[in-house]
Amino acid sequence: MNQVEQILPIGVFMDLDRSGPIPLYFQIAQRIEKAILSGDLPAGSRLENEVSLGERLGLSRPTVRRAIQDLVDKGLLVRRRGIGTQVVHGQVTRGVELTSLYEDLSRSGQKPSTKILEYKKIKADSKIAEKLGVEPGSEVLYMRRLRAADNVAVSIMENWLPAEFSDISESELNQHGLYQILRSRGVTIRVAKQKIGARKASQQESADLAIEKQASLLTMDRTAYDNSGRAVEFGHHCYRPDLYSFEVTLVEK
Amino acid sequence: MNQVEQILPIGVFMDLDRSGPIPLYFQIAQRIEKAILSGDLPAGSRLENEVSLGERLGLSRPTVRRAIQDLVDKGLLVRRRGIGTQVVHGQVTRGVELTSLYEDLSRSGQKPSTKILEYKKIKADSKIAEKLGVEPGSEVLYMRRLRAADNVAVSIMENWLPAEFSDISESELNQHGLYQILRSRGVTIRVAKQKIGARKASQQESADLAIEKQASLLTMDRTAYDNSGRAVEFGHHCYRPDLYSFEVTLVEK
DNA sequence: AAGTGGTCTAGACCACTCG
DNA sequence: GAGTGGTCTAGACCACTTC
Repeated sequence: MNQVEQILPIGVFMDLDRSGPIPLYFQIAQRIEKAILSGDLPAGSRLENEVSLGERLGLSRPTVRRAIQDLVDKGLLVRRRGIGTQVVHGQVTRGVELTSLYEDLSRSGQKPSTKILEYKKIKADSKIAEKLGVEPGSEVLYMRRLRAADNVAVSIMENWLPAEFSDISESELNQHGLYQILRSRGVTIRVAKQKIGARKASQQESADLAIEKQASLLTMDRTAYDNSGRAVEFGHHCYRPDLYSFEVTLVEK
Repeated sequence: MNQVEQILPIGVFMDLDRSGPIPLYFQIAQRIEKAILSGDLPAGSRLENEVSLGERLGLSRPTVRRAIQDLVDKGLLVRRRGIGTQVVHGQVTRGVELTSLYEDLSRSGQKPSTKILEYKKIKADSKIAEKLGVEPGSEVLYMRRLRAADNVAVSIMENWLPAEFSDISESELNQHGLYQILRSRGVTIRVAKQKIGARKASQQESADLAIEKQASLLTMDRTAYDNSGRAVEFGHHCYRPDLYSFEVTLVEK
């Protein structure tokens, strides 16, 4: 089998919308990604070079290049100078994105539900104040929630939010994920820093999650920032490791 | 305090090397990153706009823009159309990069050592064959190693490599990290897909790591691909969660 | 209206890999 | 030498935010 056979995608690029709000490079990237996922561009196959692809589509090279680069950054393509661009081997997996557990579960076809265990306004201790970038002792919203998928408890989530969000109500939290609520208020999470670890469950946690005592837990600490760079949320979450794990794709830059 | 005071970096950009092999956008990004880390550009401060920065430096806008974009992708800066570019709040943490545990430990000032527990050539079962993209039943190199930092066991690492690497010797593995060895052979890891989870330690693992029975372990499965998109390595690693954790920075694109 | 980042063009030269 | 991606230029127009 020719492992580097040259594949020339055809009129996969029909009907590009040059006037709409969707950037051209994004449309190109979408089509190529689709071709990879559908198997039209099999693993290891070579992609047409940037220049000729641009000419065929009537686009400038930087535009085509950006589309390809985005797919490289996603881990779908690999480029080598002097050689060309190839589809990476191995099945394509969606990596961790900036979504909450609630959305992860919804997307995978499970029915998420939330039970609020605690909900109160507290004074930030020094650790929380530092994470949120507020003054120690200032008021923050604290919540502790139990997240279930199809009525099986998956995660215990503790979250702290700056005072400006203290009007988020318990009833809202019962119906929607935290990130959904924030987004509906016009807050866009742009950057999140996560630390993933493991430890044994405490007695309380074992009871909440209905698992055996001393069970292993997958833990995540996360600080999320909005598009002005301000901390919006700090969370400490514990997951049942048999029901949840993190997938990450790393790309050398 | 003016949270969005406009900061104009000065001659931080002296002595740009326009003829050397280091790209200009990279040099610019380096200087700005340094200014952030050193506190010259404090959290929340605004960066000079792209156009005027380019003019002052005698660089085109796309070049300056790329430098800034790289820092946005790293989670150091945040941009808003019509507003400007700001330094993200919160202390800057280095995220997970494409390095091995060996390098992680070295960099943090610890002295890594490796003990080879098993080392043999085996026939790939269907799972390993799929991960490595080879035929089931074909020969692969298998190793099981214990990694210690300052003589304390941190991790048990199982790795499988395609036959072309079966000449990697035990003595090499005793002296260097796996990624170091691969790099010295001209293999560049370009993409890696990781799955991070947790579980209880087996009796054997408890003994190897010298931890209590039933302790929690942080686990990672990883498939790494080189710059031609071929799978180079599959690994299943277990870490002592009190000694190691993963840090990830996510950026909305 | 002024200022910002987001997109796009149409070229140029270079470094690297291969036959 | 031919083909590839990597870098860089010098503009252009647009969308969005703030005043």
